[in-house]
Amino acid sequence: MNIPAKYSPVEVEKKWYDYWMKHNYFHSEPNEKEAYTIVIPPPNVTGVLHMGHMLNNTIQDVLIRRARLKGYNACWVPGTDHASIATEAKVVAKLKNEGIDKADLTREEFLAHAFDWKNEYGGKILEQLKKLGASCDWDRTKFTMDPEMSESVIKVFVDLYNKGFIYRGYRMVNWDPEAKTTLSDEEVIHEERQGNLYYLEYKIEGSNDTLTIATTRPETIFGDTAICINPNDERFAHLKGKKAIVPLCNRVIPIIEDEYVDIEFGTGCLKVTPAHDENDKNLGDKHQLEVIDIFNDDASLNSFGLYYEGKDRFVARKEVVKELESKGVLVKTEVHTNKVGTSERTKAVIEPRLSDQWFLKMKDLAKPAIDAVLGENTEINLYPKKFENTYRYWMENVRDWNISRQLWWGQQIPAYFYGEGKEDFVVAESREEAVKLAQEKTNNTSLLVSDLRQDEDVLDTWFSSWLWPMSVFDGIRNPENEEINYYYPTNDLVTGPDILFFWVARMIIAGYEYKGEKPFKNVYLTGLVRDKQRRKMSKQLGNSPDALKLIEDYGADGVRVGLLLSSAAGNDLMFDEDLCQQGKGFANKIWNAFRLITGWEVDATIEQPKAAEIGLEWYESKFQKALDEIEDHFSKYRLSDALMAIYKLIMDDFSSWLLEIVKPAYQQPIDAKTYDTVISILENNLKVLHPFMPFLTEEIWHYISERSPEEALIIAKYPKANNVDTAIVNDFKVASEVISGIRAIRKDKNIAFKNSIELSVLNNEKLNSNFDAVIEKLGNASTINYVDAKVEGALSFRIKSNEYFIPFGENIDVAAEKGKLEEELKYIKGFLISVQKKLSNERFVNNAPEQVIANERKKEADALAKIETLETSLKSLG
RNA sequence: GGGCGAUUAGCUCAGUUGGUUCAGAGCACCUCGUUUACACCGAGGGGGUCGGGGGUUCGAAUCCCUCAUCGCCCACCA
Repeated sequence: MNIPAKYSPVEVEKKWYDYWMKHNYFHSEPNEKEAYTIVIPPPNVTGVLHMGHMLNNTIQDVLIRRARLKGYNACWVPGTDHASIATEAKVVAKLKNEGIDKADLTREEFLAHAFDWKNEYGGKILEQLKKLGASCDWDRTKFTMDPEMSESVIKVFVDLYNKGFIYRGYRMVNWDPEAKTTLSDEEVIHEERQGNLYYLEYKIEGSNDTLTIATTRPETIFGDTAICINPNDERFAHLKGKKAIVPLCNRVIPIIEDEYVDIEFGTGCLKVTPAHDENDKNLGDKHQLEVIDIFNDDASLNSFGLYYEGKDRFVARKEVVKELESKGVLVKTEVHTNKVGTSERTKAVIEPRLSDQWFLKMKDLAKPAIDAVLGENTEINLYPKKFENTYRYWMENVRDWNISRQLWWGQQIPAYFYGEGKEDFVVAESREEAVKLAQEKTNNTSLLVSDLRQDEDVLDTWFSSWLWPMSVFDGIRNPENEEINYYYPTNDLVTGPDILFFWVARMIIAGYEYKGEKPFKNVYLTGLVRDKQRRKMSKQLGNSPDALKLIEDYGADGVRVGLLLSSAAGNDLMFDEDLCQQGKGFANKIWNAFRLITGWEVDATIEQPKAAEIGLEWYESKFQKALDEIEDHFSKYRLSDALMAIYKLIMDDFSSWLLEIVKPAYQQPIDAKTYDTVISILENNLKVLHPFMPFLTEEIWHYISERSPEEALIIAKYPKANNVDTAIVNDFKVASEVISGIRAIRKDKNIAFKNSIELSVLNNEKLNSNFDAVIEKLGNASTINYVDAKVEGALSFRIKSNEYFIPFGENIDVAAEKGKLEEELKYIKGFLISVQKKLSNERFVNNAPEQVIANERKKEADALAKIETLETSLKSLG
């Protein structure tokens, strides 16, 4: 067999991904095995792979591959999200580039363009995931606007409406003037911005009095319909019952009284603009004020803005301020920072706006979802746990969800109007159904389908993705079908904490409402990927590496390892390409270890050397110990710790120790028993490593021997857990320290490895000699003598109370040797003092548990013994 | 404004109920080394009064208080 000297990921990775696809290993069908399911957080259909996706999907792939090896029927469902606002914005921009204005298109024409776009560019990201090694069941790929997925969404809307959870309301909502749609509260990001507080002087009708009010939004004076003062405020007592005149538009408005006004803030008096502020709206309702909306849907002023009509709100603000100033209305301006709501998608400043929208009542629906995560019998675990607090706060204060969006890309709301009245509509899954309902409702059998006008709006994207874990298995339309019953609830959900409310919480709500059960057992919340300077990765900064380029440079395995090595759950990941380099180096290391082994010539007639025999025995235990640790880390979703445990197992225990122990002398053959055992050990290593480095491991797996498709590593059996022989692990630890001691002396005294040494042991600890053969081999010791007394004129080192001697009389620098011993003696004496101090403290002896005291006494005894050996050694040096 | 979390070696982070895995890991760093698997290497080594201050305790990285800095979430004060 010809094995390349260097591991080259590019061809290897393509080869094995194709192989896995060809043999359908990723595909899952319900069977008698236990299911292990993950649904992907569907990326935007027009998205491209970025570092966040890489991290996220690597974690999912590790989990799913591990489950597959452990014998579960592993199913990872991929798909994409239609992402209505983001995608519609992209399509609108693209059309604009081609000289087409969305406003000139019919809904059908626009959707045709959008689907063209989706078919051309959509799902690119899924192809990129394949490069990463993602073992998704591609046959199950879903898109949130697939006909059956949309059908599920509509069905749920109708159902929730019929149950009374969905209502239509004229409310103050968040208006995104750029996307020209409303947003849910969760889609609004509050940002601190520096602005001004403008003090404006209003005249009082029929008097020379004036009134100064403070506002951050002077352009909204056109919408003022009252001035509000606090009834307890003496300063304004004389104004009660009077009217004020709005500057510029000269509208006469009442002065109302309400304790809502904070006497301390600003001037203690407030202008009321019910159309453009939630609080003002409440005041307006309370005092029956007129509502004047002064904006168009792009947040330019309408005719109420007089000669500012058509100007953008921010432009108008500047100009209004200028005019007010010139007219002496502006008394003063103060710098003022306040929180401004911005659109999560478009970054536009949100305009509070009154309009008819659809809402979902959340309070009752949320109840089971609160208990599931925080109740006594926790059904869903969040990792890390700290997010439970955040979850609790949001859920307990959840507000009604605005689910309608003024867009075309998405599921159109199945509400059908038959008249002009606000209540003249019915909600139904189809037009035909709607007609029937409308006829019943109106008692008018002559009503026709053509008389119905469907609501123009679509549903919030999250109103479709909250069904994802069910709808991908058709669990909404056919709630008792075989697939949903088999795969649901899913096992793990891997996503970012930024969509904890948008998505995770709502999936839990939907799960309990429609399946009566949790949608997943564990939620792994990853951190954000940042750069070395802790900055978020973003397109604008240009600090985000090209994901595909990284895979090309370091191999998918290298990148996966790099990403996982330093990413504890929930912690942000400070990404550095050096990490990928480490991953690539690790791959190379394994490759070379394999090359070493495979290069050995096997001779069935030789006997197994002692060193190899005990070495292999030790490794088996060490491997088991590592297996336990890895299991424990996985159970706590500490993937980077699990990977690190494997890294150290292979790097240190396997490569540095075991292979050096069993390695035959140069150009000598190896015995068959050792060889076979090493191969089986290597295979177990590969199995444990496979979830993290699928390509490299599969490659080596097939180099080791010819394997049929049924024997591929991806579907192999995970190593069984056995008992750990702690004694042998501890014995080896001492042996390795002895070897290190020898190496240290060799280095210090410039004794080349090829020159063998003689080792003498003063075995005060009564250690067994099981590992002597190993010490001889790795220390290149010709013999190991057990002696009863100190060896004169020798270099020495100590492990516990054992003393080891390397006689090299003529080469010894006595003075230096003495210095070293004295140093060691000084340290151990200091240590002894601290221990004895503790033991002479009565309160310690009386209060500490026996075990602790016994330990301290042992420490004391060990130290005394060691001091004695050191002192005699010093004497012997003269 | 309210809440949550963090602060341990140059960097990224472990450290379960206070006491033998208690001061750790990986990387980086330093020294030496081409002993034929691997320089994408090997062997050896240095490095932290656990953010500051106070308290509880025989004993504190770990529990309590306080201050400082950073991060995140939530919130309608013009």
